[in-house]
Amino acid sequence: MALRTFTKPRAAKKPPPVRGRPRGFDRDAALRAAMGVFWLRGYEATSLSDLTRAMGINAPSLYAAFKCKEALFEEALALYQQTEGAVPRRLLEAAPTAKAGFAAMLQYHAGDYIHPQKPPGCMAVLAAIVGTPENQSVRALMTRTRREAVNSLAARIRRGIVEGDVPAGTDAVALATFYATLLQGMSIQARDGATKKQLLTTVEAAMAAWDGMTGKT
Amino acid sequence: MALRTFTKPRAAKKPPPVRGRPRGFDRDAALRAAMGVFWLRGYEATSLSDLTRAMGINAPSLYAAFKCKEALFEEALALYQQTEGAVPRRLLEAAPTAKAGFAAMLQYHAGDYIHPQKPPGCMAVLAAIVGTPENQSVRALMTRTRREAVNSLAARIRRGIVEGDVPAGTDAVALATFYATLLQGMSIQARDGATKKQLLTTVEAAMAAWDGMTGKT
DNA sequence: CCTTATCTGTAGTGATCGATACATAATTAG
DNA sequence: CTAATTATGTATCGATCACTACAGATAAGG
Repeated sequence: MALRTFTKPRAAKKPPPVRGRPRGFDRDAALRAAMGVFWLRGYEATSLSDLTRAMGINAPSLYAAFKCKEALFEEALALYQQTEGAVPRRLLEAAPTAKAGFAAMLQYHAGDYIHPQKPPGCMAVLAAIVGTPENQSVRALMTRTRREAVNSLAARIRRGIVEGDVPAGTDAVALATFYATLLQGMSIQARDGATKKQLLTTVEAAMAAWDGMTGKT
Repeated sequence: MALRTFTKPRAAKKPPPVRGRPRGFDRDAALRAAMGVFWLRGYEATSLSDLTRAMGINAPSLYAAFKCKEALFEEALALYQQTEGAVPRRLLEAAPTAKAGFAAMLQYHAGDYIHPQKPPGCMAVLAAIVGTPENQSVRALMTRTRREAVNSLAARIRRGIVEGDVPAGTDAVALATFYATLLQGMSIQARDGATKKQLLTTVEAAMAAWDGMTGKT
């Protein structure tokens, strides 16, 4: 995954309020640190102690700057989409054909999901799949995010139909769902210790299904 | 998933120890209840209160019968494999060809993952993907379980090679990993509210890759 | 200066976590 | 019967959970 629909270039950094004691830490850096912990451990397993330790601040500063744990997670997920999703999004869009775009995007994820400097797999897939009823809203946010990712993939296929590199009559949503499903499985494979070679082989198998699924009703 | 390698027919029910006060509840029924909660909420998000409530017993009875939360989960996962895995295992093995076996098994999961009377998706995939360092052993157990599932799938492909319905030179592990990855993604799709029709379409797409991947090095 | 406003560190809040101490109940062995 | 053994219900255990009350610190406005 890690493919989102963000178009707004994130409104220019507004000047901090003039009154009162200035914040003593870098909010963006703290958010990046929080993102890393949520990505690694997931939402529920990440405690406030984990967050404050990683962000280098105390609990009251966290709550003053980010409202609560769930709001912090929402911001962290948005940051994840903007940063980690940028490259695969560009690969998908910039390729001359939809098929080439999917292949490039999938191959990138195969390497990125096991990047030695990052938690394995996709945060938007792994951070909150199951959990307590109290945190159902977080899982709903994740589901919405994944649905938007499928929509982005489907839009690229429809573009391919318009541009003529994908046969008319192709079920764009079905094909997009297939590849999204595979990417979600690859995130679990990454957590299970899969190698880049193994993930690339799985991508190759998935791309072998492209021609068989295009042109169908 | 839900495909395991269990061969031992589970040693015959040994008579309970003769000494002491007899257990006041059905251990198997309690284990089934625990399995349901773990399946729905995952390991970490299931509290002892959730378990004792679902099992109809108090905490000391749970600990006397199952040792601790993690040991209970291990038993629940084993029960899951034996019960929920039985049908897809039979479908995979009984089919005349490996390809037909995979298709039947995948189609069964497409329906079973969204069975209205069960938690969506596969317990062995969803119950413990991320979490705290303290529970790393539980995630390791899940990883081992998923690896065994891949091995079962690969064994069926190798049998197909021996029996002549799969081209020699097929990379059985690579092909098995591809379909296991897809099944893992389907579990997440099931949690996201996918319909049986959508899952079957994804299965159809995956089966379109079979001929393209068989016979390759 | 004084007032107002915001941030920060200390030190908690009540709730819940997994797991148990302990007394009592219920059974068999002798 | 008594002794031994195991199970059960009550009532916790210390640790941690997400979160906050409060006072002092640090800024701008006047």
